[in-house]
Amino acid sequence: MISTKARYALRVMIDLAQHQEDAYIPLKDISARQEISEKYLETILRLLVKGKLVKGLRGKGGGYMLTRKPSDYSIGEIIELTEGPIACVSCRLPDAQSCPRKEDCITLPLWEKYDALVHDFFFQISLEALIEGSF
Amino acid sequence: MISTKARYALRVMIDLAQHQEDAYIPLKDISARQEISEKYLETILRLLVKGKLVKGLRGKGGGYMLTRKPSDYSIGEIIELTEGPIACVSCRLPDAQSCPRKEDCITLPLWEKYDALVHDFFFQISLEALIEGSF
DNA sequence: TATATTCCTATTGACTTAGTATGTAAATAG
DNA sequence: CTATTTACATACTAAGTCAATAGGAATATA
Repeated sequence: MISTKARYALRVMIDLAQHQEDAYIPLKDISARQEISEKYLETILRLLVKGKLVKGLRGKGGGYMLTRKPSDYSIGEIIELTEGPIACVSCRLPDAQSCPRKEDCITLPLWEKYDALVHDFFFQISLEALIEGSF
Repeated sequence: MISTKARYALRVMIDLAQHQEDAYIPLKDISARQEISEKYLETILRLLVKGKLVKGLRGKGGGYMLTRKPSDYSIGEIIELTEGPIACVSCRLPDAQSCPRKEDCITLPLWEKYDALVHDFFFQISLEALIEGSF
C-alpha cells in the first residue's frame, strides 16, 4: 500500500504547483490548506528538500518552492523518494540478497511483470498531468 | 508489498497443482518441497481451506487437495484470500469511512486507476497460466 | 488403541508507521 | 543588533502489522 507519507507528499507537491508564484510558500499555509499537522508535514518536506524536488528558504518570507516545472516531475519519483523503491516483493528490492530458488522460481516472472507494470504507470504520469486529470 | 503469506500461498497452490493425483497431499510433503516451516504453512493452509480453495482431510492418508482445476483459479483470488482486499490506499478499502475530501481530491482518480490496473492484472491470470508461464 | 494427520487458539519478537516533542540555525524587519 | 519568523535536525513514542512458533484438540485410518 502507498503510505500516508507518500500520499501527503503528493498533496504537498500539488499544493505547491497550484500556488506557484515568485514567493516561497510557508509550511503553515500548506498545513492549513491540506489539513495536515505542521509537525508531520515538516518531516515530509525535509525529504522533498533532501531529494531536491523542492527548495526551502528559512526566515521571514521563507518557505518552500518547486525546483522544476510541474510537467518535469513524475508521480513515481515523488512516491519513491518518500517511501523508498517500489517493489512488490522483497526479493525484488535493490538491496535484496540473491534468492537460492531464483533459477526455477515459478512466481518470479509474475513479480517482474507486475513491478514493470506498476513502475511504468507511476513514472509515465507527470505531476502536471495528475493536476490536469489528463492521464 | 505482497506479503510473505500470499507468496507462500501461491507456492502452495502451485505445489498442489503440480502434484495433483487422486491422493491427498500431506502438509509435510509441501513443507519439505517448498522449504517452508510446517507450522507456518499450517496457518496458510487453514486460510486456503476456509476460503474453499483447497480441501483438507485429517488422519492417516489425509492431507490437502485442490477443489478445482488449476485453470479455474485466478492469482488475484489467492492473494486476496490470504492478505485481504487489494487496495493501494486505505481510503479505497471496502470498509473505509467516506473521506470528506473525496469530492475534490485530485489524487483519488490516480488511485482508482491504479487499483483497476492491479486488479485486472492479477485476476486475469490463472494458476494454470502462471505454471505454464503463458501470461 | 496407536499413529498420522489436519484443525484451533494464543503468543512472541521484530519491525514499520504515523505522529509528536524539543531544540538549533538562518534570514528578514525594525 | 535584537526580535521574530521560518526552515532544519534529532530523538522519541504508541500503535499496529507481520512472520513465525507453541501447545494442544479433533479426526481418520489401520
